[in-house]
Amino acid sequence: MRKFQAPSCESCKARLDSVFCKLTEQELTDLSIQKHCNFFVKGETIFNEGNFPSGLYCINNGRVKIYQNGSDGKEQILRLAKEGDILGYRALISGETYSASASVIEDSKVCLIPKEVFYHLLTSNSDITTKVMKLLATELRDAENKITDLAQKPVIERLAETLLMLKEYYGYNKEDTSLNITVSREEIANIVGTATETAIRLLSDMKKQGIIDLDGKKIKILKSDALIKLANLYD
Amino acid sequence: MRKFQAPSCESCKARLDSVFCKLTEQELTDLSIQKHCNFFVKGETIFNEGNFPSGLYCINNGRVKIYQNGSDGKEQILRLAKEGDILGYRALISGETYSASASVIEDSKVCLIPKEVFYHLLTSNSDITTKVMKLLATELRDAENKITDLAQKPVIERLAETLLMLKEYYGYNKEDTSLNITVSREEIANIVGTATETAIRLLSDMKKQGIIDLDGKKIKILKSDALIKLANLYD
DNA sequence: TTACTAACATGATAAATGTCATGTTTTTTT
DNA sequence: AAAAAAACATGACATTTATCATGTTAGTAA
Repeated sequence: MRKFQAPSCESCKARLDSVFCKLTEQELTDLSIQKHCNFFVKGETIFNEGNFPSGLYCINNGRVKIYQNGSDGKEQILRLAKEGDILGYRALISGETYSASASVIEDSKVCLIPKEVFYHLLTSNSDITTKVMKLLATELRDAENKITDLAQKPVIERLAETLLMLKEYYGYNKEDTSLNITVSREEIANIVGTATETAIRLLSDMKKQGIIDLDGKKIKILKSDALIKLANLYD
Repeated sequence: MRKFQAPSCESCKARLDSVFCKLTEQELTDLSIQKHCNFFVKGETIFNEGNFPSGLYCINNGRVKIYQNGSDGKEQILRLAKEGDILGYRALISGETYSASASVIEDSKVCLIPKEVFYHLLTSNSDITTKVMKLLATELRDAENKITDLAQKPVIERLAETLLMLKEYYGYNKEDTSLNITVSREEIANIVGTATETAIRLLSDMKKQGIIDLDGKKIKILKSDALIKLANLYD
């Protein structure tokens, strides 16, 4: 176990826009006592597909990828997460094993709320129940949209959409318009659902066209409007 | 409006394995009074992507496809439904418009439960809440598995998987092993996520190999084991 | 029945994308 | 710093899949 400052739920900044934003004082102190916090170095795994969940993960800070390993071992990234997001609740609710794995793409502090505590909150606090249901509903919508995209859109459109998503979700540097997240080309390919080489090639093309700039892992969005056009959104 | 026998919830056979299987007598009679039932002829639409939901649809009998229209107008079938299934609850829960459309692929009786009635049930009956949450969780898992399939598996594997799913979900005739559902080749393609011609071609191939038999719309599964192998499941 | 339309089928071809090979650059480890 | 490993890049090519064209069959309406 690494040394680090374990955060308390009471002072957790991430909590304010999480499903736990409306807990009572009592619920909050209970939660703070019962949760455990762990530090994960970039690349480490939080949980693995196929295992039974021991609790609910809650990201205090950092960034996480949620992915499946396809039948040929290739990783498919299903979605990304950041501070305030909860992980593993789908498996807890359906009473199944995890249907996906989660790894940290940046050093992160992630708390584990024992499953009994989560189940108890679900029955005792209707606001949590509502928020979790809405979360499931939103993720289902997103997943279904992604299905249609994957089935119908060419790689370049999905890549453009992915870049816009990264900009939107993790933010960007206002000065040089570079994305506020570093992901490898392989990871970009695994979000888009294509071969790494294809992703690299299309990114290079975009750079040649002046739509983006690439400097190592740093990706600058030069022309958002061109990306939106490429992504073929809104039609 | 067509003439037909409007079913009552009390006598609804589909209810027994639906989310409404554990209602109290009172809840059941209330529901029966407040719901409306409509008859849909094959091809008719129950609701459309982008519209605000007026209530929860509940299939008394028949079969339904849930799909999105991609940016080029091509239909992507997200999932199928049958008697006892509920539709449109995702939009009701997230408070958004429908993210998909639903049309009937066989003459069907579908009831509409006004949204207030559904919302009231959700707050008053915790069993319903739990069941709806589990439903969302299961559909999310299925959708995410489909994402990985679409991103990584070739068309033939997805087609084999689709045939097995149709057999499993809608059943088959024990005598001649023909699927208990008729879907057009185009619809199969729209489930698989491929061009209609590609689906037709691969089905013809499977027929030549003696894995299935095709007689117009009738599809017979001759070798399930060969399909399972083709689908590349379990590895 | 005939005419018409939609669905099915198949060939020819093009386009998109994946795979393999190889070299370079960057990052990490020793 | 040197060595090793991982990530990035790009060409050549193979494969998969879509598209277009055209014909047949089956189902539906006149």
